Parts: sequence; structure tokens; C-alpha cells
Amino acid sequence: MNLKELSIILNLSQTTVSRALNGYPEVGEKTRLRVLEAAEKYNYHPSSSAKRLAMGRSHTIGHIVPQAEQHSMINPHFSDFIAGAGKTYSEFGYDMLISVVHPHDEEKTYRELARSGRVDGVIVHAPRQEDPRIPLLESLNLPFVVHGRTEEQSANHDWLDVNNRSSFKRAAEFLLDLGHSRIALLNGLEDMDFAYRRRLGFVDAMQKQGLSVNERYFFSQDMIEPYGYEATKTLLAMDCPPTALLSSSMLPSLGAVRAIQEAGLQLGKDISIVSFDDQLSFMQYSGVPLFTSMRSSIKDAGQRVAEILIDKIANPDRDPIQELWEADLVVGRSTAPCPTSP
Amino acid sequence: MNLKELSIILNLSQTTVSRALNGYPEVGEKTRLRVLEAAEKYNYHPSSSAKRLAMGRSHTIGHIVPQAEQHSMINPHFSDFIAGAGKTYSEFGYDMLISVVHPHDEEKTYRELARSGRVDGVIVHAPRQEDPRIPLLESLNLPFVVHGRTEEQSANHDWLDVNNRSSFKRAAEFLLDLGHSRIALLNGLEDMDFAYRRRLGFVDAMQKQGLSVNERYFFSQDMIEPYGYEATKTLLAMDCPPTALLSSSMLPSLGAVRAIQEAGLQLGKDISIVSFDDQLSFMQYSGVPLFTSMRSSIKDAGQRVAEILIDKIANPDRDPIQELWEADLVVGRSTAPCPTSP
DNA sequence: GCTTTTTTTCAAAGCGCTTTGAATTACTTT
DNA sequence: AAAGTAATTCAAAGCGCTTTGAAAAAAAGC
Repeated sequence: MNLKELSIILNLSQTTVSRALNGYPEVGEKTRLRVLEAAEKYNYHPSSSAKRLAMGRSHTIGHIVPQAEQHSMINPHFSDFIAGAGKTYSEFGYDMLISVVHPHDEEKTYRELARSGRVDGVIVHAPRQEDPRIPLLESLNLPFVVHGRTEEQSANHDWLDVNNRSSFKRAAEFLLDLGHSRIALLNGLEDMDFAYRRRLGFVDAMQKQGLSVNERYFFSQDMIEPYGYEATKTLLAMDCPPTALLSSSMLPSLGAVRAIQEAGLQLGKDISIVSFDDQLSFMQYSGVPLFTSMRSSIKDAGQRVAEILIDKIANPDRDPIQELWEADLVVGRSTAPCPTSP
Repeated sequence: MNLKELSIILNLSQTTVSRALNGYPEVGEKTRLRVLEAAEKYNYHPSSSAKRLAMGRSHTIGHIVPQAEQHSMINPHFSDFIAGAGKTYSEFGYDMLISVVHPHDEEKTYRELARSGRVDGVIVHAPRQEDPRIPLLESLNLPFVVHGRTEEQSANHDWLDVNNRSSFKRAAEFLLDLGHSRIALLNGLEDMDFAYRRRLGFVDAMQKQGLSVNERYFFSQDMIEPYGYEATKTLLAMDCPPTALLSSSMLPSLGAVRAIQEAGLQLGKDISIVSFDDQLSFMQYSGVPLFTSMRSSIKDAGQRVAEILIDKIANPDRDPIQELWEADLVVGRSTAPCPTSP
């Protein structure tokens, strides 16, 4: 059943039927009802491809995911984000298009997507401190929202970020208040903007206390489990090991726990961990959480980012929406006063 | 630049240009070359929406992801699968459409996707032992491939599955050979076909040894970290605790390790674990793996499933492709001879 | 050299929708 | 009741491609 057939059945023009269906005002109330009923009765649904062609809009949002052999961006954080965004999309009748590309083809893919009109907008994931995608998208005139932000380039576009700096400052202060002074940082890759800011926050807190930071306590890598394990092992082998760890994600934290227990130490007694917790769905506890953490739902972020983008598409000339979310400090069982302090 | 403009520049008809571009035989070699060059020069790319409308094909594969409040299907396993499938798609010029829907709307979404022609085929994830999606898709006449299979319904369609039964049998035998006889099973949800088969494999091995299975050693839940932790805690508190664990995924295995270490026991000495390992990317170790596991790459599976589906779409009447992959037994540091045996 | 066959090119219709600009109908005004 | 205004409806063009059926050009056959 297509529009033409339906309009013949109704003895109306395609114009009127189309308008009735899409809620345009210039159509009589009784006709609208008649049309709506018939559409229901004959199970009419407009063809999305025809709609796309006619309107030049795809009702689709793109996510471009670079994927090298090793370093995969499709990780649990990403899938939680997708889960949130997907919820918004289905609410607003949008489709989500995920393009897994070799990093080498990333720029080409953005250009291609913009030109072909296959998507109405894109979401930019994991921005670097200076990210070539942003000027690219601006020049392509393709609506976009950044999950995160950049140092210099983020004045004029939409973004949503968690306040990484303040949350790591807060986390460090919490440890400092517990008497810890030898605190290690298991950061993410520091060319990522979020990791860079987290380090700043950590350093802020240390300096505020007049403490010097120990470069040997700094690690910066992809946030996977083995990283936490190896780094912690290295740290514990030092002659003056840290008494507390600040970890960038639940994943390395798990690895850290492994190393700690292997060393015969006890988490939340001999050594403390504060983690950044994206509330990964497969880690959800009931009861007192394992880790003390700065908590922010990445799924909620996905949901909200998608909303902002859809709004931007409908309304391209509005002022930029920029949201900075504060993370909650949730106290779990991984932190305790510094054992050597009185 | 669209087809019309390009054909005017070339002083050819749209027909000829279109055919030249799409490799049809009825076009002179010199003209074809001329067209190809011009297309390159003017950076012409066909509009995908126009193509869709004209050809009635979308060059898009759908993944419908039911998402309840709690029990999310978007987990690390899923994202690894997506990473693999995405690679195939981009190779073949397909798009991937992910639809996150409330379980209640799942059937509706399949119908809608089939009717609207927004996708040329779908991939069915995580089939249950008897899965309503299969007859649905058959009746909708929408090409599909199942990742996994079902007990009764899988004779006539494409699927790719890992041999869950044999791999759990093998894993259990490995533990039995090490002298373990009290083996617990941390299974996935057993209305899932894969979990059902894993249990069968486990029971196979036990019975072959003439050992009775202890129902109190059986657990069946969503495969998340806390599940492994809680179940293991329960097991260790028994008066006659198991000496080995067979775990359905890396995630509960991690939780199990946590419980084991918390109890002051040593993994790979006091207690052994064999895990099913989907080679989750964020868990990738170098060197001797932490867990002894049955290993099968879910990413490779995604890649292959996508290939099968694309082939099916091009070739709807071919015989079903059905692949049963065997998992490798990879020995890590989580297994040792049973401590109480001589 | 002229007809027949094959190769190459073309004009036009069609995919199913939106939207413009005109035409019809229904209401208001005086 | 005639003229003017507002509310509805319509025919047709357009979105950018593919594909059918016919026409033109080139090659082959005698």
C-alpha cells in the first residue's frame, strides 16, 4: 500500500493525504480523520527511502568508529553510550548508523557521509585535545555534537562533557583527606582530552595541599584490565609504593585489584582505590559498591547527547548547547585512611 | 554533482553514464573510461537515497537490540560482535543500522523494518531455545542469519554457532583429568540456547566419568561480574565446596577471582577456573593468559556472520550456510591439579 | 553496396514521497 | 445576494537514480 493507492481509495489527492498524515494545518478535520482511519485500516506506512529522497533528510544519525587492529574503540564504555543514544533515537524515530572504519579512512567516511546525505548528523566520540574532526565537520556543515570537548576548538559547537578536572580533583582530595599523600594515577591515554583534564584535576588537588607530584606514579594507557594489573604490580614493587590509586576506569581498577590481592595486600585497608565509574552495566552491584568512585552514567550521557543532536538538526541556527556534568562521589569499600598515618 | 549534471557535461545520456558507472556490459570501452574519469574529476557520488528508492534495496543490515531497564543486551560481547560485523559491512559497502528497542516493541520493529525496506536483512542475536523471531522473519521473508541456533527451528536457515556443547564438555574433561570432581557451573541464562547447550556438554563429561552432578553447584544468570562474585562466595561457603569452576564468560570469572582472593584462597592452586572466553578486547593480555579458557573470537564470528548475510541477500535461494565453530582450549594460570587428590 | 546483425546510445517512465502554485469550495462581509 | 476572504483540495513538478524499449551507429554478411 503506497500513498497513491491510498489516495485513490480515499478519493483524495496525494497532496491532501500526505498533509493529513503529517499533521499540516491546511486540511479539514473530518478529512484528516478519514485519512488517518484509512491509513490504519490498510496498514499504510510511508516508504522511508522515498521520504528521504523527497525531503533530503535521512532521519539517521551516524557514529563513526575508527578501528585499528589492536586499539579498538568499541569497548564497554562505547556500548553503554550507544545503548543510551539508541533509546533516544528510537523515541524520536531516528535510525542509528554505525560505521566501523580503518582510522586511515576516517576523514573520507565523514566526507562521504556528509555528501551522500545518508545521515543528518553525527556524534563525535572521544575527542583528542586538538581534534581534526571538528574543523572538518564544521567545514562540511554537518550537524554534530561532541561527547567530550577540546581545549581550543569547542567554543562554538554543541558538546556534553563530564567535568573531568573537578571530579579528579575531588577524588584526590578525598584521598588526601584520608591521609594519603603517595597517590598514583592510572590515567587514560593523555592525548585524549578527558585524560588530560583528569591529570590537571589530580595535580590541582596535590598542589593545593602543597604536595609535589611524583612522575613515577603516573601512568597513561588504554583503559583495559591488564593495564591496571601491570601498572599496579610495577607500583607495588617500588621501594616507596603509593598507598592509594586513582584510576581512570573500572576496567583498570579491576586489574589493580588483581595485582593487589596477588601481592597479599587488602583492598580498602592496605591500599585504597578511587575509580572513575561510568556505571558500566555489566558491573552493576546491588548494595555497597566495591569501588569508591566518581560516578557518572555514560548511558545517560548518550541519551542526552542524542537529544541535543536531534534538536540541532531541527534547529541548526540556535546557540550552542554545552553541558558540563558533575560526577558524584560514591563511597564504596575500596578506600580507607592511610595505614601509615597516625 | 548529480547524475544529470554529469551526463550533461559528458554529453551523454543518464542511462549510459549510469551503466558505465555500474559496470554494465552494454557500453563502449572508451566511453566507460571517459565517464569514470569525469566522475573522478568532478567527485561524483550517487545519492544513496535515490539509489535505494530506484532499486528497492537499502544496502543496510539491521541489528535489533532489545533493551529492558535492567537486563541490557548491549554488553561487551555484543560490542565485540559489532566490531567484527562492522568491518565486513564497510568492506562490502553496507551500512549497519542498530535499533535499540523496548522488548515489548521488538516484533513490531522487525515488521516495520521489513515492510519499510530500510534494511535488506537482519542478524539475530542471542537466540533462545525456541525463538519467536525465527518464524517471524521467515514469514516476513526478510533475509537473516542467526548468531547461535535453536533446538528445533534451525534446520533451514543460515546460522553460525560455536560448539557450546563440545567446548564445555572439553573444558570439564580437562578439569576432570586434573583430578577435580567437585566442579561448579556458572552458566548463562539457560533459556538462551547457548547456555542450555553448555550445560549439556558439562553433564556429558561428568556422566562419562560416572560422576553425579550436584544441582547445588549449578548457577544460571546474566553474565556479569557481580554474578561471578556472589555465586563463588556462596559456593565457597558450602561445607563441601567445589574445587573447580566452569564459568560461562570472562565477566563472571573476574568476579569469581575476586571472591576467591577475598576468601584468602589462591587461584590456580586452591581452586581452578576454566572460563569461556570471547576474547573480549578490553581483556587482552600478552603472555600467558590469566584464565584457562575455551576460546573463540566473537569478533571473527561477527565478521563471518555478516559475510553470510550479505551473501544470502545477493543470493536468496542458495542452500543454507550453517557453520559450527570449535573453540580452542587455551591453558592459562587459573588451573591446577585438584589439591585434595593424591 | 546494401541488408542483416550486433553494439552502443538514448528518451522516457517509474520508484513513492513532498511541496509549490493554482483552483475550488466554504464562509464572511456589506 | 454579490463580492471578498479564508479554508480546503488538487494537479503537477521535483528529489536522483535505474531500467525498459526504441533508435542510432557500427560491424558483419553476402
